[in-house]
Amino acid sequence: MGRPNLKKEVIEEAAIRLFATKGLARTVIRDIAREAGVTEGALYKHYPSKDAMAWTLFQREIDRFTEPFAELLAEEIPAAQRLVKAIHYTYGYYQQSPTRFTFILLTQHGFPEEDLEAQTNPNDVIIRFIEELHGDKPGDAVLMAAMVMGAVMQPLVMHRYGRIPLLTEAVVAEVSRAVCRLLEVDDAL
Amino acid sequence: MGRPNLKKEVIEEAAIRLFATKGLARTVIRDIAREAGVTEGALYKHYPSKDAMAWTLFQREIDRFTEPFAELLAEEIPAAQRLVKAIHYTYGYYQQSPTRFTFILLTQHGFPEEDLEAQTNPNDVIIRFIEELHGDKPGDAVLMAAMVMGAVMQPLVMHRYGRIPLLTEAVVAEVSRAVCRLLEVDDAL
DNA sequence: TGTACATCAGTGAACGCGCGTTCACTGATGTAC
DNA sequence: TGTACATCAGTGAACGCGCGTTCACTGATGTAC
Repeated sequence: MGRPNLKKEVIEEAAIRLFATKGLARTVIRDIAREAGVTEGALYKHYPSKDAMAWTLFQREIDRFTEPFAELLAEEIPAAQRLVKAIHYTYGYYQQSPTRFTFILLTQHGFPEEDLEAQTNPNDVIIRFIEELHGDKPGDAVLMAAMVMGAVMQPLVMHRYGRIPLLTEAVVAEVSRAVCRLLEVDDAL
Repeated sequence: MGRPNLKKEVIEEAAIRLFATKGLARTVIRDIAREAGVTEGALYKHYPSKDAMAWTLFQREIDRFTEPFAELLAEEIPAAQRLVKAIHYTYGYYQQSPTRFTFILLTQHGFPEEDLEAQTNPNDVIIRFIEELHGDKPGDAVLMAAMVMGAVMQPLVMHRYGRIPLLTEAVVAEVSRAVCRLLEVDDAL
């Protein structure tokens, strides 16, 4: 093998896939290497440690999701429409890249608390949106943002556990309507 | 030492405390033993393995929370009042036993997926409540239950991360009102 | 264009330690008589 | 009540393996002349 990083991406995809299915702690380097068709040492040509790799991938994946998400919520259209679009984007992202999304969802809880501290990107985006929406006292925006995040994410967790079999358009629409009620925004077309 | 299980409870408390702060995977037997003031072998007089202990404690703690929770949601008073009481109970439980509650919250994600399968007790209780409330098609009840769970739990997660500093009565009241809006129940006194 | 050298992604095997688990033991308490 | 024995929670030390990590190496590609 020569210079081009032939395997780096393969390793990363394998890692994300395994982290998403088995969780961070239960995934071992040997599994990742085998899944990527590579020896264990190869991993250390790209990352100094397992944790560093997981952390880097986590940041990358959360940014990849959050950037379009933030743009949607900043568009120059009525708030209700932005909200609905953002929810559709989220469920669409989950369905198109279930592994990537689940990786974010699960890995979040795998790091020691202090590393995450005020890190969760999409949360801040939602807080800003709600501050703009309500002009509330800031404390309330944080609280409402948490509720919205939970209300949107938990159905995806339940889908992973097989409790919610299909994420149809009707489901996404229902979630959208419910979140609009939660935030008291008028979702009339 | 003689027959009475002097240390069992001490070990269990130590385990729950550590699992709640460091997570299942990052807590090692030696930590638990040290925290409980006991040697590592002592643990195996009561449980066959670390995972078995964690699982047993998880079940116990989730039952301890869920039983009163289920009773509240089954009282013979208007649905809105039951819902508000259940939310107050939940936030009260979290504040009185933050360690126990956080243990449930975190440990949930620590087990291999197949063990949890359709296990999360309070979820079923909420589903039944919503089915009674709306008389909906069952699929919708599952979805709405997930949203309610997420909306109620996520603020507690954010509190743990320091994003929501105080869980005042005003906060609990706001969560209650928001969930009532979500479920379209009239929360007038 | 061809040759000599540098680079470095990936190999293959080993290392060593942190971890869950085991086990022969001790001695305080419970029980039978 | 006192004595002999059984029980078993907890000890202390060791074990062994699974895991993350290391390292001397190979050989394909890039580069300088």
